[in-house]
Amino acid sequence: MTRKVQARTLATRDRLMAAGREVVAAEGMASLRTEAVVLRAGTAKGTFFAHFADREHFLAALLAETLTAEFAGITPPQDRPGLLAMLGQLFTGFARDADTVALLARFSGPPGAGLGMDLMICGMIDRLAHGIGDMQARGLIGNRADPGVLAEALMALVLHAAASAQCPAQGDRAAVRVRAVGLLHEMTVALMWPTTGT
Amino acid sequence: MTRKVQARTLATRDRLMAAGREVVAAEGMASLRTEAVVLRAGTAKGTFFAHFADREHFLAALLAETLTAEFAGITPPQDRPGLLAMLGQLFTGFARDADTVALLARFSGPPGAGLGMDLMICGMIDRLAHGIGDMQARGLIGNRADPGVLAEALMALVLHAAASAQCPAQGDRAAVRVRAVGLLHEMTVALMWPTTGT
DNA sequence: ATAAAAAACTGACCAAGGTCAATTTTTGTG
DNA sequence: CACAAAAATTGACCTTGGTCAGTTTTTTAT
Repeated sequence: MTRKVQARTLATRDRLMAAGREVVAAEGMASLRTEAVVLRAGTAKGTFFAHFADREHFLAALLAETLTAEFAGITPPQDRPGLLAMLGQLFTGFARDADTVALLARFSGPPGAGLGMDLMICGMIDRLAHGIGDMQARGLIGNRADPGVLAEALMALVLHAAASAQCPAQGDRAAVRVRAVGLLHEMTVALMWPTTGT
Repeated sequence: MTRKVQARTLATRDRLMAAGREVVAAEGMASLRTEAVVLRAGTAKGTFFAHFADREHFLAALLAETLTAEFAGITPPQDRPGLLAMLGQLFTGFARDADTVALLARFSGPPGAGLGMDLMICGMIDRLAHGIGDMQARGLIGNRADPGVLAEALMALVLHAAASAQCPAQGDRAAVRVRAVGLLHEMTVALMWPTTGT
């Protein structure tokens, strides 16, 4: 028999998330200790792990929340510059820091694994697919491939670019970032544009 | 002053790697304990961490070794079927299990981070780029984009497909895998083929 | 050969993620 | 309301990745 979700459960979860946001804001994701979260939230450590499978899932939930809010205003692109702008916005959000990239790598792929993370990704793919479908109908881009397939491919390329931009090599961080963005641009053009042009 | 690398160092490292291979063969990567490796190798735990930054780097080194051997016979593809075959071979190696996918996600991106992993990936991208360059010269595929860029894009798509294939959702594993391969195929066609055809 | 410096190795120790039997709170039922 | 079952919570405890001051081995200089 299925029982209804207790209000207490949601309240506890919210307290943990709020505490997590505070801790992350204060000291970043990498150094977040579950102990610190639990102390702020006023719960026992066991409660934390009753709500989240492990520390990484908790961080993923926090990150999904942040990115969902950051991308809330994005609408399906209607032309080539709009498409590139949207990809750039996604890249900026994804490539924020090494922690973000690592969490995306772990939880972006498999739908259903990350709490909210998968929804955020799927939502972005949907908006991309919509825009691509519209642009195909108007002959602005090639229409030999399915919009959904192209959207998923673009998302994969954006995530790849974000990961590349976080290369820990001793090279200039900014230069690496510029290269990653340039590559993403070229890949997008090769994949989407039927003919040369902007 | 730079001193020469001691033979002892290499020997110890080899013992650790050999012990790691045995442990992985016996119980898999996910459940590998550094204690078990150290016991088999006959070293102290501190020695382990003097040779490898952490447990994950050690696993990445083991995986890189395995994949490098598995892909040793791959040569630059010379036609469309050859290209698809190579991508399929890479996919098979990458999508072996969830542990493999997780390690690839963590260490494939940033060159210089994973011991051997980055070399393996770069080597595959080089071979892809060579094949793509040849095929472009012979007019078998579109030549508007740089072979290196296309090769890196294809690698990103293969890694994405492998990650998708390891979806932990309760759906049929085989079905998920088939879908991932199909998507990869469509993406490759959209990215590489200038005109319709096989 | 001998001494000094650098590199490699050791294992006791620590930190923090994660577990679970026991306890408290809530919900559904007669 | 009373009672039983399920859900939520607790915190002592365990596991294991990772550290580091001290020791041993190797290299280099004189």
